Amino acid sequence: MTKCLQSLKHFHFNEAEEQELAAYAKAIGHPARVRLIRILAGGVCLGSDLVSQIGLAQSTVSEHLRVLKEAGLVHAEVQHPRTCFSLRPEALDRLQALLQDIRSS
Amino acid sequence: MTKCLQSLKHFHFNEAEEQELAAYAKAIGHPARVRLIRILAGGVCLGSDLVSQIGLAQSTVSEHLRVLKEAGLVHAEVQHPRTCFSLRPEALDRLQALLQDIRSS
DNA sequence: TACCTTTATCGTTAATTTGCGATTAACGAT
DNA sequence: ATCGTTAATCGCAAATTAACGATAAAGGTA
Repeated sequence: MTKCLQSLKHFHFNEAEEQELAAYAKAIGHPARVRLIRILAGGVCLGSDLVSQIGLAQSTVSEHLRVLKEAGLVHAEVQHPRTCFSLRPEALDRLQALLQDIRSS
Repeated sequence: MTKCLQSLKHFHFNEAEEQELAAYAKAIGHPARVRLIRILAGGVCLGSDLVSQIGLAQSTVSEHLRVLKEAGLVHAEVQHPRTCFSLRPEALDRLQALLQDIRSS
């Protein structure tokens, strides 16, 4: 058991990246949103299909999708009256990289 | 734009794993907890050192540590009157594996 | 123009989270 | 037995999140 004396200054993992990682994690931190990501990992999907697979109210699913969009994890392309949702793999790449970095910072 | 018709049944990523991933992500989903993980990635640490590095009240830091412990991400070993906190790398391994799996489920 | 379908937004309620100061608990040392 | 130190817990207030039903918006179609 050694005391923790090291300053964090010389680590390259900075505060902005901490917040970035926290924001991604927060968005994923709900079972319904994990489920949505999982479904979208299988391919693009219309909102109505997501609603029927999730088993929550349409407004609730829409809100979860909004959170995922805001975090940059999901993309939405409207084609009235429908919207086509898809995963943004770059965001998951980035999340995985941040998660890897934090372990060796 | 294809419709989303596939059933989720034949994916090996099940509901328990969804909740497991969500729980890990939720625990990490706060900047202060990311910071704690980051500090602990540099080595074990006493609670008082964590408090002084975080810049939040002792009770607040203690609560964040409780969340991380409950999620299995952090381990605490009491040696009165101090407690020595450490990261549980297996938990991060598991999280990274779940994150990888969800993309190909 | 008047529908129809689909998604987003609003309004509300309940539950959870965050943060703090104050207190308690635990124990080693005096 | 008392004191000192450290971490956990309590009690509370404020903020945020989650969920829903109802409504609005946005276009296509009849």
